[in-house]
Amino acid sequence: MKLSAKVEYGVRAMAVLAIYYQAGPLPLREIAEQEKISLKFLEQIFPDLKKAKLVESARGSRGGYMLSRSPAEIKVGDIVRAVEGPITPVDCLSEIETKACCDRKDACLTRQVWEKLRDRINDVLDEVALIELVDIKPVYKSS
Amino acid sequence: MKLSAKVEYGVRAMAVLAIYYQAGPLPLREIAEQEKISLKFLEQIFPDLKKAKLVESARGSRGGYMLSRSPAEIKVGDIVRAVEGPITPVDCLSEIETKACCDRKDACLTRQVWEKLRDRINDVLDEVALIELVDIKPVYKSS
DNA sequence: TGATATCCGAGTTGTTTAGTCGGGATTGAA
DNA sequence: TTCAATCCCGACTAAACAACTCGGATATCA
Repeated sequence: MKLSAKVEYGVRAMAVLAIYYQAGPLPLREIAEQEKISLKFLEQIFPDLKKAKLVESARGSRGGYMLSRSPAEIKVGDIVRAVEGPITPVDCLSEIETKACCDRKDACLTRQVWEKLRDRINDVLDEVALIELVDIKPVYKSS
Repeated sequence: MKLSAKVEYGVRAMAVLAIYYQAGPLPLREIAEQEKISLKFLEQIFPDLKKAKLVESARGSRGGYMLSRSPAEIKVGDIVRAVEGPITPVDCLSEIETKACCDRKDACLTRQVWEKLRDRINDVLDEVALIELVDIKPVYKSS
């Protein structure tokens, strides 16, 4: 029942981006230094965040990443699912819903617990927005 | 965010034991056949359940395992924690509470989310008792 | 043109998982 | 007393996964 380092770093990186919200693109090198995370590892995480439309990127010099929505609108759950894929406590739940995963004729007795667990995990992760992780006021562009 | 196969099998095995509650010791071979789980793998799981005092064992011929409490008193959370250890979504939470896990001076901003997550996972797993997984009535000893 | 970025895919190293295997100790029954 | 069933114990292993690392291609701005 563990989250990966990718998720942990992803959330921390997004928290940094939240602080610099609306201050233009922030390069990963900056985040890597601040959070003591390998730059190359961050480079591996951010394509997932971009695919999920949580961040936008600017290439080339003076490029970087920025949040595509306000930190109040991005939930921790969004980040977790973007980086790790959908929450599935047991493999059984990742299959097509209608299909019986267990080949026993009766419905899997334990399945209901794992479904409930999955839903509750998603709930609690969706309760917390990025802005709540950064108690200090965001830094806006000076101009 | 996955549970191990050990946990999944552990819960299923305990559900079988719940059905045969108070019907004397049930050998693992029986559970293995019913649930299509490797006997040797089950033998690896049950010492954990015993250590957590969820089951009692009877050795030798006609031996086996039985629940040490009623299926209403055993929660899924008990089984999960017995087999997998305490729930820790990130390693940070497994350290001694008082010690600052991150070496940054300010408290880890994301920690609060993971604590909340951990607590909620424990909550939901402790809401479901073993008896709720076996909708059919338990089989009591005939005598 | 050159420095700085994102982007892309492959390689590496260590850990964990999901078992298997072989045998020892204990007990109930024939 | 012997036998078979059972729990018990520790080591082993193959495959998957995690957490990076590495080398470079591509885009952009000054």
